[in-house]
Amino acid sequence: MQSLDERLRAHYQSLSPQERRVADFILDHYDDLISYNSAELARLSGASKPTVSRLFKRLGYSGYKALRDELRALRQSGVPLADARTLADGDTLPARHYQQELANLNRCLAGLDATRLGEAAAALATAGQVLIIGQRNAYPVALHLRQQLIQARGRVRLAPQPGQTLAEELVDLTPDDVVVVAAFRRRPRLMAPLLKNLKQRQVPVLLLCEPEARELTALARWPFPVPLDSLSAFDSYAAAMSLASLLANAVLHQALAVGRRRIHEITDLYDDLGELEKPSP
Amino acid sequence: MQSLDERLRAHYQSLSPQERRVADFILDHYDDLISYNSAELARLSGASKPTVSRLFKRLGYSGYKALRDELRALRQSGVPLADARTLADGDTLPARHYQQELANLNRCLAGLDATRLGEAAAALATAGQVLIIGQRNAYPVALHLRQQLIQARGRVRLAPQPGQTLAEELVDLTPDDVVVVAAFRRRPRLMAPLLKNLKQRQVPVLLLCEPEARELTALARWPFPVPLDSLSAFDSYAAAMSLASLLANAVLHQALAVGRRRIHEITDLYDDLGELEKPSP
DNA sequence: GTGGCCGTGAAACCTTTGTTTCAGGGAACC
DNA sequence: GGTTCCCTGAAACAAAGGTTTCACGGCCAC
Repeated sequence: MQSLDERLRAHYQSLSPQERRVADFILDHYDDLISYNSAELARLSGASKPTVSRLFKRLGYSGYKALRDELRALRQSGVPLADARTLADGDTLPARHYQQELANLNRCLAGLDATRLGEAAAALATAGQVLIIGQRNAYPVALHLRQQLIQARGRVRLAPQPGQTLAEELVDLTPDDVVVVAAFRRRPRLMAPLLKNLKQRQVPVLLLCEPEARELTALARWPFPVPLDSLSAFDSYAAAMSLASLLANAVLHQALAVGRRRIHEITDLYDDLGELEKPSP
Repeated sequence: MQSLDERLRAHYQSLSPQERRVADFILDHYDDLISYNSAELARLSGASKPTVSRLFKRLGYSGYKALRDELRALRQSGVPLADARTLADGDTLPARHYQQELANLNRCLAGLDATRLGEAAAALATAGQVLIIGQRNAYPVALHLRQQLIQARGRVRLAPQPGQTLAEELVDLTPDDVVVVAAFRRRPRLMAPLLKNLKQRQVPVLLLCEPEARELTALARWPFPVPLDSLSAFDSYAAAMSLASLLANAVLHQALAVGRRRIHEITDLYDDLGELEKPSP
């Protein structure tokens, strides 16, 4: 007696295109499957009711009801769906790594109150320009944040550009702008002077750095401590990326809330993202 | 607009005996409610279908369907998970974002068994050369992974380099090498052909992509599904970075375990990292 | 082109679910 | 006892859900 996902994987290769479509939908919504009936499944996956019916026959079920019964039995016999039990007990490398990441994320996001985040997001949304500074190991995070932010608002620059010195990039900053500084462990030494300079010129700074760097957090308008701890030599930037995503999404919604100006562009963005999500027809 | 349990409690006193029986059953099986339909509810609670129907009318629902919709919406927007206690009570943006990240991380790392990870890490450690491919939104992840891996072993290239086509970078690959492909949602279309080509030439591929991209996972030697789901338009690459860190650390330890050759370099690395950790005296 | 094969959904079909109607019956009050 | 009230489920009904049939169309082979 196999379970649904086993059967799906076993038969996946031999399924027809539409059946595969349904199978994909099921695998993508496995946890919620119990709440759908066959007709909804057809509607949501974009296939017809007959196709859904045939799929389950092909997988070896007598009918949709048999599947429901299986799912329910599975659910009641305590399958841990989306929580940590699957990993918590093990002492494998992935399990311990997972534990560490949970701790990092918690520390990063628990110390974060919504109003401070909102304030920073509002500033990012309304700033004249946004300059993101990230060097060495912070560079991928900075790059990523820029990729996201540039879609929520215009005029987001990344510094230093190759062939430019940082100083050149900073000259035209005003208190109406916002600078995002990503500076994690093993950062260049010029970070502290840089922050001091910006502070003196009253350019507001959003700072991402590890929580231990207290000499920097004092120098920024909105410091966001990001724990990087990992089990071994190499730090994990998961929490940093998580925060980047949170920020970008918050800015997007601020932009929606604040100005009507970019709404068209933003709805375009949504369409665009939706469209691109299924790249191959 | 109230939720079901609020309504139940508010009306409980004024319910008739049979209705109360149904209400009790609902409150006892609240989490599983979504999987029952109205007829089952009647059977299991020991009332008749009309009684169930009347109960929901009395609670202010237009019909059973309205209730289903409410339950489903509730389920999708933030199920309180097990270990979220520090944040779970709030319904702020950071709290919900945190919940989503937990789910992503769990899904990313729960499907990961230590042996498969070990195999991939061993291959990365012993490969003749490692080529990392990541474009667009995968580029920051690829860049980060390269920064980490290059410290655990030599000959880790990133492609495509500016001004180079991908084809040029691929010509000299052999089955002794390993290619890491990072290709997330909205990836370039050439990814599938690329993977096919590498497979045909028996170059082993470690693939990072979102779990929905089943057309790609079938083409890689070691597929690692990485969920990117976030609350809003922009994906979160936290799990991707987490996996990168895990991989890099695993490779480092493989390198330590496998060959004595690089041990000096690696202890140097450790010293180096330790030294740099406190940059200012 | 012709024939065969297969995937597909419209439509027809039974089945089950969900709601409404209605008659029985118990309790309370006159 | 009679009246009224309301709870209750059987039965009838309407409305979905689920399955089967069938014709269309694309595809490959010959």
